[in-house]
Amino acid sequence: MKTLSTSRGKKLVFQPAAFLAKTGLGRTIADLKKGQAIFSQGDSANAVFYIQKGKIKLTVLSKRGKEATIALLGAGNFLGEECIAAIQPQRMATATALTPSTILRIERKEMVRVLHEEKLFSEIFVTYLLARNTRIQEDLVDQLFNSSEKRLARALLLLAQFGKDGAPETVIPKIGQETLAEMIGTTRSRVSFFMNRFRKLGFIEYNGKLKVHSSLLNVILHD
Amino acid sequence: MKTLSTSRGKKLVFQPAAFLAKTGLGRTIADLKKGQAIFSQGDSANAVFYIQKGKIKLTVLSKRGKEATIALLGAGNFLGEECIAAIQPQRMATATALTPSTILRIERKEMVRVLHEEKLFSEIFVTYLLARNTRIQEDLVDQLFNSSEKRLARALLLLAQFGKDGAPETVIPKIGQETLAEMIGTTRSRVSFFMNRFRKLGFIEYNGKLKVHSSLLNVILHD
DNA sequence: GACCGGCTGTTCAATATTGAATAGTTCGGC
DNA sequence: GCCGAACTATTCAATATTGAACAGCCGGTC
Repeated sequence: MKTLSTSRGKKLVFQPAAFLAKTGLGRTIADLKKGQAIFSQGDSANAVFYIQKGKIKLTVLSKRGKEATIALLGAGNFLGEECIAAIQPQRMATATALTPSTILRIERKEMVRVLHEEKLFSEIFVTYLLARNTRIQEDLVDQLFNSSEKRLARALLLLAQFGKDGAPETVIPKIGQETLAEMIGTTRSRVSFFMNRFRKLGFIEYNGKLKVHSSLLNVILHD
Repeated sequence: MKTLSTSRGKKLVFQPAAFLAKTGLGRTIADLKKGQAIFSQGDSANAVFYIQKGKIKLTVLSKRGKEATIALLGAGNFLGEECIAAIQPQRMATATALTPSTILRIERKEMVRVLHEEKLFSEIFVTYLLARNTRIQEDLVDQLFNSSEKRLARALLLLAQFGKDGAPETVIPKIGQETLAEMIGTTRSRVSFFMNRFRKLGFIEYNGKLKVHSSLLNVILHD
């Protein structure tokens, strides 16, 4: 049961090992409605979460009321893991369910205990952290290098893969321009502008639902 | 010897545990001159490094020849740790010594072994990864929210702390405008412009060497 | 069907940012 | 002291981005 596959070196998925699948001392399972909050920025933090089903959005609020979306996390990801090491743990972001979701709540002490006692779990967790690290770093590099047009293209392409493995042209569940803007660090009007541009160029389809073609890659690759 | 202090919840420093301080099977110590490369983006990766002394710069090269600096790492940090988990490990960034440095090279296999067999080390490493994660995430949020003026101010303030603990007004060793520009994702001319602005406002001193006053905080906090 | 709320398309002036060019400065070696 | 290399200051037109406003569109509900 130590299945630990890394598709394209990025997205990490594994069958939750036995110790994570079961509820018990210090672990409970919760079902979330769409839009429901798991924790909010500033809350004191004493539990880690593991996403079993659904998609979770992580957002940060700036001093001036702006919102930024730092990550969309799907099944197989952890959530709020920073509290494991911190002395006086505070949530640095707000976690909200984007779709109906099932999460496993693991109390901090329990998490520490399992990390100590279960070698396999510890190994998996380190692997997870490394993958997460790389992903955030890629996002940072993207911000440092690319214009908002390219960042939007990249975000859409990543969303299209989100949860899938094979299909190169995927329908994206439902994501507002506002959220997209928060993800790539720009304004909604800019997102609207580029979305229409992409549509006119035939890179995406975009009536009720959103469909991303692989030709959108051109935006990123060109020049 | 499990000292593991977290100053201000951000910077992580610990006395390298015994297993890291010694060279031996799969571990060697190297001394680096200023400017010397440790590895380059694209190299195949089969070792992790641990910085014992000095400062290391991590940079990424974009397709269009731009360079971005993702991190400055000091003593107590790891380097190139992504290769531990990856299937076909490639260095994603270039690591260069910014000052004369001493690093410990740990072969990947050895790193995996130690992580398996030494609970304490594994614990320390997880803590390290979590701290690193938070820091990168903060950098990302900074990019998403702030103008280049604020990003520069933040970068300078962080540099001023870099390695220190108490002193609120510190002299910064030596850092070119080019590097600063690469760190915050803007152009050198912009950095020059803001540096002079900060100087005129009395937030920094800036003749031969660079001195950051705590009043620079105003730039970040205001509005 | 009328109303509403939430999303989207579009416009526009005010700013911010780029990128390249030019000139000045500092520093170390010779 | 002279030279060159590397860094810094400054300018400027061309672009990109913001922020706010306004109108249209859709889906649901009463």
